[in-house]
Amino acid sequence: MSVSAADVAQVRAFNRFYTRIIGLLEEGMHKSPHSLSEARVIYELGKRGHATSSTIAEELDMDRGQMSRLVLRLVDQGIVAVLPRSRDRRSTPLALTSEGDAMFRRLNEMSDAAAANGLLEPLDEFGRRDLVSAMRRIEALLAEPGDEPLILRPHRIGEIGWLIHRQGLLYHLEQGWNGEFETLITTIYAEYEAAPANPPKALWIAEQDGQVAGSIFIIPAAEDPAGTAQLRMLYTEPAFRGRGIGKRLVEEAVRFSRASGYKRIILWTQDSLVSARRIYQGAGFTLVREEPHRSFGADLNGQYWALEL
Amino acid sequence: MSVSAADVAQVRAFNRFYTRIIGLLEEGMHKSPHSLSEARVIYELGKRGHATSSTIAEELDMDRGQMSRLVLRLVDQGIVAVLPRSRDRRSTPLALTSEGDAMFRRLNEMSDAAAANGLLEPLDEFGRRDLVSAMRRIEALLAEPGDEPLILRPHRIGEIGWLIHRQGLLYHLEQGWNGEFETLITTIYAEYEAAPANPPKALWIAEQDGQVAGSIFIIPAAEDPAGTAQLRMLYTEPAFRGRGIGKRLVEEAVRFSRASGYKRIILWTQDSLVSARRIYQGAGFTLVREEPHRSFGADLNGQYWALEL
DNA sequence: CTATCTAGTTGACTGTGTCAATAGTCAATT
DNA sequence: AATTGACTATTGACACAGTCAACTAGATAG
Repeated sequence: MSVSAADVAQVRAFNRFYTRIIGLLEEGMHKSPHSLSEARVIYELGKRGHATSSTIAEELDMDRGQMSRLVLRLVDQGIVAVLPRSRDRRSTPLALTSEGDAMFRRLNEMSDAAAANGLLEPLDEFGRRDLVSAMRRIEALLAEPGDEPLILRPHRIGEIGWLIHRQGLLYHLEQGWNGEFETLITTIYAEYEAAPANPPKALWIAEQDGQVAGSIFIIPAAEDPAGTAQLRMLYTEPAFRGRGIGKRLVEEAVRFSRASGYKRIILWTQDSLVSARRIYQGAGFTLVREEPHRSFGADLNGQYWALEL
Repeated sequence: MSVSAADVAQVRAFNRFYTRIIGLLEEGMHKSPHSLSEARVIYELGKRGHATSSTIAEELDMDRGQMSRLVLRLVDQGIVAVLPRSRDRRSTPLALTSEGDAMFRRLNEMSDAAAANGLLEPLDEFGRRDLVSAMRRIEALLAEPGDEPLILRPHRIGEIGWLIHRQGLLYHLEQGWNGEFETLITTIYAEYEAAPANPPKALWIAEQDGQVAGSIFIIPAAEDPAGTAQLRMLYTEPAFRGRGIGKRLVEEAVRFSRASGYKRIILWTQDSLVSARRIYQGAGFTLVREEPHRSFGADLNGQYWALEL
C-alpha cells in the first residue's frame, strides 16, 4: 500500500524534532570526563556485565576499528578490564573495573537526571502518562515484537473509552463501518458497566508490553440471565495479531462462564469477521442462525453462534 | 512533583531506541555525495530560501567555526552561493544555487524514501495512524506550544471513545474520581449519539495541531426538549489549557443553542471544577441550585447553572 | 571616540566515522 | 593434516565533526 505524503512529512518532522531532543539531552553529558561514545560503551558494558568488543560495536552501530581504539583508551583509564580469554581466543571479553562500575552508575544518574529534568519534569501527571504511552506505542510499532508475556486482567479506569475508541476506528478502517457502529458499542459498553455484579459478568484486557492488545467480555444474556452468558466485543489489536491473543481471550471467557454456572454461551458476529469466526469454531461454538441485515452503512450477514457448556 | 523511576526508565529506553532508528534512517544518506551535516545545512537553506551562516549554526546546534568551513566546502562545490552583503556587512547571506536546489530536492526524496520505506511501509493503515499520532503527541508535549489555529469541528469516527477515555482518565487523575464516572459518561455519550437530530443537538471537537484539545456538546434537556438545551461534557486537555479553548467551546454552544431556537441552556457541574465554573460565569450563566451528593467515590457539591437566551 | 557586541574566519587539537590491510583463531571440509 | 572460509581484533590512513581560543571587521550604545 502506498504511503501518504502527509504521513511521511509528519514522520520526518518528528525525526528532526527528536534529533534535537536527543542532542539536548546529550548536551549534559559533556560535563562527564568521557566522550559520548565512551559513555555509551560504558553503559552497554555496565548493562550486560561483560561483552566482547564486537558485540558492543554491533549493538551501538560502531566501527570495530574505532571500537578497538576506544576500548584501549578506557583500559588505559582503568575503566575497563580485559578478562582472560575464554574458549574462543579470537574474542576478548571485556568488563568494567570497580572504578568503571562507579562511573557507570554516575553516568546513569546523569542520564536519568537529564531525562527527568529535561523531559518529564515540566509535565503534569497526565502529560507524563501520555508521553510514556506514546513512546511505548512507537516502540511497539517499530520494533520487532518481543517475547513479553501476555497478561489477562480486568480493565482500568479510562480503558472502556479506549476500547470504544479503538474498535470504532478499527472496524471503520478495516470493514468500512460508519459511526453507527461506534454508537452501538458505546451503548454496549455502557450496558456492561451498568449491569449488576450478579449474575456474573467479566471483562478482560489482554495486555502485552504495557499495551492493550485485545479484549472481550461476558455478560448475562437478556433472554436467560441465569443460564446463558453472552460473549461480546472480542477484538485484537492489528499490531498484536497472529499471537493467539483472541484464542486466549475466548478460552478465558469460556472458562469463566463455566465456573460461574452458566449452561450456555451465545454470541453475535458478522460473517465478514473471518478470523473471529475461526476462533469461535476452534473453541467449540456452532453456528445457530444467519441473518442478513443492513447496519453500520454496510450490507452484513449476522451470525448467531452458541456453545453448550 | 517528583518523577517516577519507571517513567524515567521508559523515556531513556525510548531515547536509546529512537537513536538507533534515526541512525538507521541516516544510513541511507551515505549514498549521497554529501556528509550528514552538509545535507542538514542544504536542507535548512532549501527550506528557508536564504539564511546567514550563524542562523543555521544555531538552528542545527553547530559550532560557527565548523559551519564556516562547511559553507566554504559547499561554495567550492557550487551548491551554495554567497549573496551580496546586505545592510549589516558582518553577516553573509547564503542561498542555494540552482545546482544546490536540485541537490536539495534529491536529498529530500532520499529522506522521504527512507522514512517511508523504513518506518511506514511495514505498517498497515491502522499502525500508520497510530505512529503518526503518537509522534504528534510527543511533539505537542515536548515542544513549545505553537500558534496553530484552533478549529471547532464535528467529531469523527472513533472520537466518542477517545473523549470517554480522556475524560475518564483525566477526572480520575485530577479529581480522584473512580470508574463510576467513566461509566456515567459512557452512558451520557451513548445517549447523545442515540438522540434524534431534532430537537437540535451538536458536539464540537476543539482541534489544534491535529490533536483533540477539548470538546463540548448540546442536547435537548429531558424536561423540556423543545425550549431548553443542556450543555454537557465540557472539557479541555491539560496540555491545551490557558488558551481560552473552554471559553470558545461554550460560546459556540451558546451561539448554536440560540440559533436553534432554544430559550434556555442548563448544565450540571461540580463546584470542585473551578475553571469550568469561571467559564460558565463568564458566559452569563447563573447558579440556580446546589446539592451535595456522593458520586464517583467522592463527596461532591453538584451545581445547576442556567442561562436564559 | 571608546568600549562592547556580533558575525565570521582561522589555527590547533581531539575524537568520530570509514575503508582497507593484516594477523590470529576457529570450524568444517576435502 | 592441510586447506578454506569466516570471524575477531588491531592498525594505518584520512576526511570530517566538534570544541576552544584568538583574531578581524563591522555594528551599536553611551
